[in-house]
Amino acid sequence: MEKQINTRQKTAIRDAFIEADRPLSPDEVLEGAQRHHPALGKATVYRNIQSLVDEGWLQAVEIPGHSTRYEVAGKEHHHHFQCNRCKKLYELEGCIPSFKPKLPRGFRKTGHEFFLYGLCSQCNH
Amino acid sequence: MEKQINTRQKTAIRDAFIEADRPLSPDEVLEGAQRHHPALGKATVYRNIQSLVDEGWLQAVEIPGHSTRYEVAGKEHHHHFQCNRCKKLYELEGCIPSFKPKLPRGFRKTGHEFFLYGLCSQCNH
DNA sequence: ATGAGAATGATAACGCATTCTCATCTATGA
DNA sequence: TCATAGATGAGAATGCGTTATCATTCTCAT
Repeated sequence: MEKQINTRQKTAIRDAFIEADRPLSPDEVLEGAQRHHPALGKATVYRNIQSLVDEGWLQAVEIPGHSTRYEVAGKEHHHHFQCNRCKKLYELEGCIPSFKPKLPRGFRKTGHEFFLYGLCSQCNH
Repeated sequence: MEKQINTRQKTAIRDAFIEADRPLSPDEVLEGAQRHHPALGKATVYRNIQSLVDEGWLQAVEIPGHSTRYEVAGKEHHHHFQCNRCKKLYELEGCIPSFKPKLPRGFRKTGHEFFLYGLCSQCNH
């Protein structure tokens, strides 16, 4: 038999990402996808996240001090905002216009990451 | 008896930071401090890092995808460069002049972090 | 409907960074 | 010099995120 590409569980996991519209941790995926498929197990979440990364539908987002989150791949270059209170990660539009940091002699830059911190709309009132 | 503030081990650990002049992981501290005090154990490294953080001499630096590093506290606002190959973290001078990212409605910004990636002088040739 | 292959879910196991345990060593005041 | 509280070092133990195991369930071509 061929590899199954659309089980109920995998669909529930994809829907969780689409509905959240922000990068999710495996636990957040579990919580979100269980609203569609309550019996979902965390091993299946990890397996399907890996599968979706392999397919190119998801990509990993590493952030300081917390475990890896995953977001739908293929978006334009962007950065992230993390809420200090609820720790949820959000996508930000755009990037720094033209930033030329002074590098030590002999260093070569290949990329950058940028994070904003603060309070999200739910936690800021 | 009072708390001992200057054991051979703690001095070796402080010296490791001063000599490296960049943020260090506990393992890097162990390696660097063992050049001064070969019998140094890793538990002592962890204990003294914590002690130096409590004293305000060190501060934690969290970075994406790697364990926490520590740097000498009290420096001016700055950011970091991580080498893609050797994974060493370096300090960069200065910051982004004036960056006003577009935040979603209701969000409030309290801080930011910035990371450059590339190759350090030892790995770039 | 059947059966082979694939996916699932519960749980055990893993890797890793970090912390704890405890016997030993060290530094300082008496 | 001695006594004592603190610090150390080796290794065990912990916590957490992730992966492996394996019996069961599901899917789909026949």
